[in-house]
Amino acid sequence: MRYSAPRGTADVLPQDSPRWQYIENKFREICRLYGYDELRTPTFEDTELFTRSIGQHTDIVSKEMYTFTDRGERSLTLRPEGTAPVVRAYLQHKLFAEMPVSKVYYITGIFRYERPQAGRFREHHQVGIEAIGSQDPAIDAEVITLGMKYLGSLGIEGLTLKINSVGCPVCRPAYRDALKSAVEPYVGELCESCKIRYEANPLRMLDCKVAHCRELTVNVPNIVDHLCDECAGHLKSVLHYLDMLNVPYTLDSRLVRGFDYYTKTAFEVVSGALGAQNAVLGGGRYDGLVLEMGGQPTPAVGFGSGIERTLAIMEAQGIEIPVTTHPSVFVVTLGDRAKEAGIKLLGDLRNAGVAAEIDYSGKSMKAQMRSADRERAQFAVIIGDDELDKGIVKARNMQTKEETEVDLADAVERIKGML
RNA sequence: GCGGGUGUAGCUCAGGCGGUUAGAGCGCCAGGUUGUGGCCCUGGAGGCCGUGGGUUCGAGUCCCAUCAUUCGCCCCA
Repeated sequence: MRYSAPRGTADVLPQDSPRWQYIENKFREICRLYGYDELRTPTFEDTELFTRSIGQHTDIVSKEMYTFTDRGERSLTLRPEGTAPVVRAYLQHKLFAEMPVSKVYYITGIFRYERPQAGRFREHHQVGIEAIGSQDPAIDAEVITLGMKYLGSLGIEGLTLKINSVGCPVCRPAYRDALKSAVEPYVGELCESCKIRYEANPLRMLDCKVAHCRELTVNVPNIVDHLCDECAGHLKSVLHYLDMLNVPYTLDSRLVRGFDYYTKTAFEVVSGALGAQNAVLGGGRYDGLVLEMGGQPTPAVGFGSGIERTLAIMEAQGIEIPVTTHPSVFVVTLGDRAKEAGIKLLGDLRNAGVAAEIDYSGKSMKAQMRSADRERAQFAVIIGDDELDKGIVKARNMQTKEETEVDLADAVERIKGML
């Protein structure tokens, strides 16, 4: 064991990849249903794309990006989040000219230089969607609903959808000031992190997990009461649509998200089945981002959801996935002549669309049968000298133990008929 | 970037105060009729005891470092 995968990364082994495929397939299915098409962007982008969009003073930009210089002296960065590349592609290819609203999804790796712990890695994978071009609160509801339906389709239970509005450039500054004034008398009692937040990003004090900080801020002004008319109306409509679509939620006025570009709707889906990192899906509206990145003012909303965390919940809840990787037929041969015939039959079966396997390690018949059993083949097709002389093969049903002799000449059709 | 736990077989883990050839279960391989799987029985392979230093007559066991992993903080999915 000389080499191992880099810290915070993991292999998805053959025994686990069906789970990943299951999740990805469910997600694609839901996206198709809701009219979202896949958009694939490069694994790395110009560094500036992320520093401008995510915000210079966020944790991601200040200490978590995988940034490198290529041989042409360009500064590039491995994608640390999914939204900025989508917006870049949207602008670069002028997708706004094709349809009033661009609805896209992605399934991709995300890279952040973090200290690994439960549910947190240096490379993780997200499924996500972005709807760019509409300010209609109904599309916020659509995005959220799609996310909940997706997680629900996996059989996950016990999820809580938390939703809030973080305001907009019109009302947020005033709220920020009101918040700071209210907290001012107690600044000295706040935890060290919150003292920094008080100056740098006051809203983040609201979701501090330190009990004393929560007590100090319990009677602080509520952001929902300080929204401008537009933001308040937007939030109200989003909640209305969610009610209408039967999507349960919890209004959480302390929910704040880390990226600078969020406006109005912010939401997060948390699960009690996870550890400290309990958010499995998170997103919101980012009406200022397209403009910030050089486009026309364009409203947008989206979410990202971690595949590893989703898998962790499914495992914690004992959710099984349908297994489809079993071969239909395991070809068992005895002797050199039979091996010839077996390889030929194996090829014919596969050409006819029948999943078929054979042993390549020269095992005894008993061991070949064991392999057939272990791989859960429906039939073991046995070929030996006796059968060859009679021009037949034996098809053994592994469950009923019933053995049927079939002519070698039309074996493929006969076996197909038995499956 | 900061704090705590843990590194022994493919996997899950035992290995009282340092003491000879490091164990178990599961898994794997092979036998139990020279042509038949699951259950059972028997046998076998497989370990630089994470790595590097140190203490000691002697280290899987004690000390230091390092790497990995794990649980937290920060932040996020």
